[in-house]
Amino acid sequence: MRGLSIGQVGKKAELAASAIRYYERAGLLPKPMRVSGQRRYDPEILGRLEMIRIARISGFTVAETKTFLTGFPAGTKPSARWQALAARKLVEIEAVIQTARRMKASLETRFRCDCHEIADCERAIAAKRCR
Amino acid sequence: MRGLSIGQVGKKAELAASAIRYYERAGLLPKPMRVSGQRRYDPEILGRLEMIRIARISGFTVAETKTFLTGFPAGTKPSARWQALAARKLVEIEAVIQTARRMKASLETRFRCDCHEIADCERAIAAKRCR
DNA sequence: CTACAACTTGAAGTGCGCTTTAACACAAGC
DNA sequence: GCTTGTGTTAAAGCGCACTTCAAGTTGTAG
Repeated sequence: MRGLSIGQVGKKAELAASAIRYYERAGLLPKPMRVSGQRRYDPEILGRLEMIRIARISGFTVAETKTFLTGFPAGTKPSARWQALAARKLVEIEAVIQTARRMKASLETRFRCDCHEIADCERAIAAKRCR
Repeated sequence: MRGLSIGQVGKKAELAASAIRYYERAGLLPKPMRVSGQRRYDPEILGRLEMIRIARISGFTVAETKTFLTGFPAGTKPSARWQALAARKLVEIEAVIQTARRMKASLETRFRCDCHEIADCERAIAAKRCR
């Protein structure tokens, strides 16, 4: 068989065929050739899928990943694309970390009161005596 | 007017009326009394809503918050409820932090290559020369 | 030839935490 | 009495990243 079927690509890339079709629809993948209606991929597709995987585990959405792959003027180096998008994403990720840290601190310190019932806490909180 | 309307509670608690109704449907709030069909709240509801807010900003889902409020045997102290749920939630939050840190590291280190085009990276990645 | 696996499509489903909409009832102010 | 604001409900919508479904086609092994 000339070229890889979607199932074969899925196995090699550890992706569901449905996810590959989804990426194609989302504009992350070039339209592959077809043999009697079925997609046939050049092995190079695996490099593209790996780039997508890297973008995704780096926190980029599918839309942002599309921007990385196809949203810059031709000739813009991958490193420059990445840098541009990563700078903004870093801010978001830092915020996520901050939020998670606040959650952690809250989980560790709240409701160390001696209230016997939820209703007691409700009253105490209103009076700012619980936390 | 005897008791607070949903709008008045919303303002004090900085919550949309729709969110209060949603919490009620989700079982986080007791059914309030009604005056000609409309909800009338005892001011104590504000304590309950504050507890909910604390649970939510601590990372608990609405369902978990319901468990905290109503899912333990009567007589289980709030502190014990919190401790039980927080222990599990902490594991999740730590995982979130780890994931975010990995994203951050990835954002800062990937695609520092000299490839001129995405297609170059695709090939280089397949050969494990980009990262 | 037959069976079965793997492929195709568009549409709908999933989970979460609300918000929005539609269509209606009621209350307060003038 | 009328307008305006606030309340009521059930049901649907949103954003995200896929997955699942239904109904049909094609490829391959025996």
